[in-house]
Amino acid sequence: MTKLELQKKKTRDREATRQKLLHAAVKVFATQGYEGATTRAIADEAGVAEALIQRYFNGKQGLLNASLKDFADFEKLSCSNLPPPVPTLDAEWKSLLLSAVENCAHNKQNLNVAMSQATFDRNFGRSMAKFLESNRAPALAERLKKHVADGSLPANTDLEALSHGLALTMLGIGYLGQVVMKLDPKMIQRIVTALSKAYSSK
Amino acid sequence: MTKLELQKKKTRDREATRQKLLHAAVKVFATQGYEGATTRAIADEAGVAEALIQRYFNGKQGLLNASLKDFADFEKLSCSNLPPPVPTLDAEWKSLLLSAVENCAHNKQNLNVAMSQATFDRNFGRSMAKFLESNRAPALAERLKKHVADGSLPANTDLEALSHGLALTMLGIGYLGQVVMKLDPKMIQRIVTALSKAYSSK
Amino acid sequence: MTKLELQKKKTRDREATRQKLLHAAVKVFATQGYEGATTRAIADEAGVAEALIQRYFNGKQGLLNASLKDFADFEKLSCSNLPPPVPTLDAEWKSLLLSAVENCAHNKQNLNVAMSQATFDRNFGRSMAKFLESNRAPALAERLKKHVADGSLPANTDLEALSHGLALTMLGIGYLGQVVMKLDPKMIQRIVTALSKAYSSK
Amino acid sequence: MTKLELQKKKTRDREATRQKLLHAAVKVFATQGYEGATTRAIADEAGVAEALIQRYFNGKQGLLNASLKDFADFEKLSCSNLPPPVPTLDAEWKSLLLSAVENCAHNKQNLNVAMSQATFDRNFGRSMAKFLESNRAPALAERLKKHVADGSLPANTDLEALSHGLALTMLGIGYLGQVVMKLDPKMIQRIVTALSKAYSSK
DNA sequence: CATGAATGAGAGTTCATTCAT
DNA sequence: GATGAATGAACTCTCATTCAT
Repeated sequence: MTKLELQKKKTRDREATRQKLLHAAVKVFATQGYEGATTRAIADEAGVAEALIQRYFNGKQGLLNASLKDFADFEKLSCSNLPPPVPTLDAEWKSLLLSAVENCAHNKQNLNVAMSQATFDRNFGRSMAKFLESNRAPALAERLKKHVADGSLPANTDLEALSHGLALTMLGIGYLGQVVMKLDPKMIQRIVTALSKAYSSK
Repeated sequence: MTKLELQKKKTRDREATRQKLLHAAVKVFATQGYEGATTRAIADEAGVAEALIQRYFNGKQGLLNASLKDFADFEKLSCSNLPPPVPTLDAEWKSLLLSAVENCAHNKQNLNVAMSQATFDRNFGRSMAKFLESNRAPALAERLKKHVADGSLPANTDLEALSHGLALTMLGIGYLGQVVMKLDPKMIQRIVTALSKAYSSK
Repeated sequence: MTKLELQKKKTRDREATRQKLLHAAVKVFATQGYEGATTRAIADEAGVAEALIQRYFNGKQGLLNASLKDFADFEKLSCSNLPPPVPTLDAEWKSLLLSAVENCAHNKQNLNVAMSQATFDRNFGRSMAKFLESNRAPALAERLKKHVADGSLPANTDLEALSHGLALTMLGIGYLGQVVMKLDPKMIQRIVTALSKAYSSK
Repeated sequence: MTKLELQKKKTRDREATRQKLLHAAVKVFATQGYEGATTRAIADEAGVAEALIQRYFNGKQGLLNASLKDFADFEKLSCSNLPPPVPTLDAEWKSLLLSAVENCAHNKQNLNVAMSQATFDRNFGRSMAKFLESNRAPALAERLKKHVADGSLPANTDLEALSHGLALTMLGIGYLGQVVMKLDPKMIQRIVTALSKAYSSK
């Protein structure tokens, strides 16, 4: 057994315990909501003592903040990890929608926590908007630029608005359709295809 | 005042109190969430005694159910109240998106309550999906049909999927963009315009 | 049964419940100290639900404040209820010490609460001093004045200081000796007599 | 360094740590009270790990016992360290009161801990009384004896009671007046002088 | 031996609900 | 029928103590 493995087996490992709590928190917040979640349930899920929530996160609210931070980090990452560019507009549109579907599925717990927070906390809603405006939309606009250049989109296209619209469509399908309403995955695929095709219709 | 009139007045008062509570509940549930809302806050908002929640709605949960019923009724109504048809596809698209923006703005409290419920209650999420599939999407498909007929949309268009996609886009912009993220109304307009245009680009 | 008696028997009587809690609190604070007392113990002692402490006193701290207010009221009263004046200095001294012993015995729970609070809360200690300076000592000085006039006390007696000293002696015997150390009542009497005599010795 | 020296050093360190904890405990108990003090606060004040309280004192209660022992030792010492005798009764009285003021000021933390303990622990209150009766009062009586002999005090003076009264007066001024109420030091001096003079008035 | 991670019991408080008036 | 006093369960958080390292 290597030293690293031994390290991993320690029963008193600050960071490991912190992570156990954080993951449990995201899971419980995602399914019960912040107010509906109890610290007891989170601690049980993590398999550690409830008191450690105070020790490591300064209470339930701190645990929520840490969860939201997690989400923000993931979102930032997903902006720089867009799928590779493709030549035609409808293929691009499809590829981006599909990656959103993928991302939302993968990150659905964090999404639930964040969206719920955005719903009930004015400030968080606004900071989510800011992120959309400063990060997500610009990254998408960058992708769509060349389709204006090659004439697939009109020269006077409002790229900023279009990329916002695309981002919201991504969330509409990936989050509302897939995560919240739990639409059949096949239907999700058909929706993505249908929308993409509609964009290339003459 | 006759005995009958007295009876009627009483009934009216009962109903008035019930409505006061229901409206207060929607407001408080919408801003605090179900778990975050207290029966005390709701009663205060309604200006009546807390105990009446038990009497009239059989408790907090009953009040939520009544609130959700309210939302469902509104949604059903909005399906039969779509804006008048317009000849071109992009105008149709724009008109539908705009009506969604309008609807969501008018109904944002109920939307918050319902979306939050859908997030944390598997069954409610599914019933929302069912409504989308059985009511909303068919109503939209009906609208798009003629644009297939006139060639604006390809003959092999998956109308069912496209109308689902449109419905989710409407929610993405009207609810997530407008209500949750509180995007600037001007930006919302630009988004609607940009998306609509993109769908008619050659 | 008179209406008043019926009133007293009400099982839901705001003021009566408040008083039950307040008395229980003084008793428990007096025997366990503020920190040592639990709201559960106080509620049990009062025979009512713990939650009423929040309702009526805004929490444990509020209950303490109410208890201290009780004490302050009693103290104010006791200043205006000094024993009747007597002609000789040693009789006066004895009478005042005896009344202090009596008062402290009667009010020992409140005294415990207040003294403990004074010990650990700088501000309360100071406000107790202020009370001594502004109320208690002046009241005693008033009593001693005539003994300066009749020559029992020297003309240049520092009456302000002497009355402070008397007040502290009263507390030393009545509170520390009697309440805290629980000296034998007979010994308390002997102490009072001995001290009084010493003041008239030639 | 020899093994023996190492051993000695270790012992010194052990003892030093114990003392650090003990002093920290007295300080924290004195300002927060026993129940209000947390082992964490004490350990922080001492600059050592919380767990050492268990090791060295067998828990928080043991730390309190050790603190009280400290106080008892000091008290015993102070009985044999009375100020030098003086010829006149009023000078004696003043000298003893002044020494009490001095002692209380020096020992105020221990006094706070002990008095608080006496207030809430019947047994400790009684053992304080026992100490008063067996040590403090006899020591004072010894001092006052000669003033009976020289006629400053009546022949039939109840010396035992008078010395008890003096001891309580000393605490009344030195502890209650000075430590608890934090009376102005100048006022304390005036009180001592006024009381002493009152004892020599004809 | 000292550390600090971990624990469990219990603290004060909140809240939906019940019930006497 | 409406009120608000009363309740008990459950919540978050604190703290003395235990124990692996």
